[in-house]
Order: sequence, then C-alpha cells, then structure tokens
Amino acid sequence: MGELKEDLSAIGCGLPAALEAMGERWSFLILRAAFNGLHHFEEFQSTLGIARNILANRLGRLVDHGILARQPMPDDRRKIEYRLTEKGADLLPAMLALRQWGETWETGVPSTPVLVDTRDGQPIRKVTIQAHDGRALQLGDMCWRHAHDITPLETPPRLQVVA
Amino acid sequence: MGELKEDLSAIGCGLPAALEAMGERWSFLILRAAFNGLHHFEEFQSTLGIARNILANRLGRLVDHGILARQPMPDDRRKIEYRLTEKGADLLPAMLALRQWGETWETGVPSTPVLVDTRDGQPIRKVTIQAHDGRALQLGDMCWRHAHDITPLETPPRLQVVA
DNA sequence: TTTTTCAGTTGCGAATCACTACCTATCTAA
DNA sequence: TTAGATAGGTAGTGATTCGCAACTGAAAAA
Repeated sequence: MGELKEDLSAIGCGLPAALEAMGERWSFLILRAAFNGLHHFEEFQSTLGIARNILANRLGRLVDHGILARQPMPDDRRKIEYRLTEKGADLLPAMLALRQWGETWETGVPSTPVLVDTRDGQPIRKVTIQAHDGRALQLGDMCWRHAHDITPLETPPRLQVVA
Repeated sequence: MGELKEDLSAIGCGLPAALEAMGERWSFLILRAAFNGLHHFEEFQSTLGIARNILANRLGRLVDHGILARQPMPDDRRKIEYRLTEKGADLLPAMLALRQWGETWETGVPSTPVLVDTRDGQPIRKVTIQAHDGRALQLGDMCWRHAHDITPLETPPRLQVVA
C-alpha cells in the first residue's frame, strides 16, 4: 500500500471525531443494546451490568452527541425512552464491521442473533471495502491519496433545464 | 426493525471481544497511524502526542492480541518495527466505517488523505451494509434472527471428487 | 571513548471507573 | 389519600487508569 507519512494530527480525519463521541468504555455496548431494541435505563443497566452513574453519564453523552434521543413516555412520565436517532443508526456499519472482526478473529463463532434481510430472510453480507464500481478491494489494492490530487471520473452528462 | 430483547450478555457476540482488543483509548488512533505507514515507537509518539508509557502499554496489548507484530530491525537492533498483521489489517473496514461516520456527522469535511483504488485512482465507496446479493440495506430493511432459524439458500451444486 | 538515539520504565498527581447507598418524582393499591 | 413500589438518576468512596516528566539501558554514531 502506498505510504504517506505526514502530520496525521493536523489532517482532517473523521476518526478522532468519531472516537470523541463513541470511544469511551461502554458506549458501543450501549449502542448495540439500543440496536437490539432496548430503550430504558433499567433495561440497559440490568442487561449490561454497568454501574448506574456510568450509565447515566454515557446516556447523557450519547444524547448530547445526538446519537440517542431522550424522551419521557407520555403514559408513564417516570419512564424515559432512549431511541436511536438517524445519526445513531448510521453507526450500524461501524458496529457490524467491528462485531464481524471479533467473530472472525477473537471468538471464532458467528454471533447470534444475526441481521437478516427482511425481504428474503438471508443474513447480510460481510462488511467490506469496495471500489467505486463495487469491486471488493484488499489492502494491497489501495493507496492513500490527497483529495485534491484525485481526478474525477468523467461524469455522465446530466440533463439540465435550459431557459 | 424487528426487535428481539433477550439476554444479550449471554449471546455470543463478537463486539465485546473486539472491544476487549481495540476498545481502549488510543488503540484505534495507533491503528490508523499504522495503516498510514508508521512503524516505530518514536513515530507513533511524536505523531500522536501520546504519553510514552501509555504508548508502550497499547503497543504491547496490540502485539499480545496479534494485531501488530513486533520485530527488531536487523540493521539497527535498537529499532523495533511494528507492522500490521493480517488480523490487524482486517480491522480496516471497521476503521473506515467509523471514520466515514465521523466525517458525515461530526466534522462535516471529507478526510484527507483518502483511500483510492490503485487500479483507477478513484476513491473507495462508502462502507455500507449489503444483502447477500449486494443490494444496499437500510436499517428498516433488516431484522434480527437467530442463526438456527435461518433457512439456507439453495446452494449451487459443488463439484466433488468421486472415488 | 563519549555522545546520541531508540525504546521503553518509574514515580506521582489527576482524572476516570466501579460499587453501594441514597434521593426524587411518579405511579399503583388499599 | 396515604403507603409502598418503581424509574431514573446522584453522591460518596476506593480502585484503576491516564498523562506528564524524569530516568534507564542497550545499541549506534562521532
């Protein structure tokens, strides 16, 4: 792979930003629980076995980052519902990629339950890296390149309203 | 999405295992630096600005987990080379998914440098979730299902050596 | 031989984590 | 309408971990 050593810290990279939101202990496990349909403090607490103050802190941070939405239930105002926002739901690829890596290299066992396509009941594909045309890419097939050094593909002609 | 509340902790899931290896502070940033071609202690230290004892601890853990390989250089035996193993390189999809999420929802700016396909110089596609046939899936198109409840697709006949 | 470099280790104060007990608002039953 | 019971937190305390700086030890360079 092409190597490109330079000042990585000064480079705009979404990874530190993502870790700022999700990098603390428990954050990903809370997210997984939310994907699995848990919505309430006591559900998270008893399922994950996390300390209550830490859970309160993490839920607050996830809400502050717009990953979960906090909403008291109208029929029982003691109950607070934590629900994934669009931003939170968009972490699913990252979570699945991490989980699949753990299955492959750590547990050696396929996780259960598994995400299946509702349309045909078949499990989803493994998360992979693909070229712009969909070909699967290995690490050796790629290199790092500055955004401004990239020559855009010839774009298909776009229809345009002419005055 | 189909909801399936149950004892998540007892379920075999690769996510806790992955977080055991990669969930601590700095681990992902060290990995990113390794993907960017850094190989030596002082390179990681000066680039990331991480404390030396923490860096030593994280490199040791990553080596213990088989994510990095540690090898003294033959020409200068003071120098230790840390190199991604196959297991470590296989974290790339997870790292990119996280980074892309950070770009989309936190920084709002495409990261630089960017991974491009060596063959045509075009940036890689965004990491997505796909059905077994390659269709892109949204969260609403999927549900959780137990592995043993899945009816396998009719598999294409396999050629077999007959004695 | 002396100095510099690389890859750590050690000591110490600050921050974070986990465990337990407590608190407050709300709901339910008598 | 008062007495629990429940949901969702806080507060206090000790154990870990983190970050900074200084130090070490082996190997290379001068």
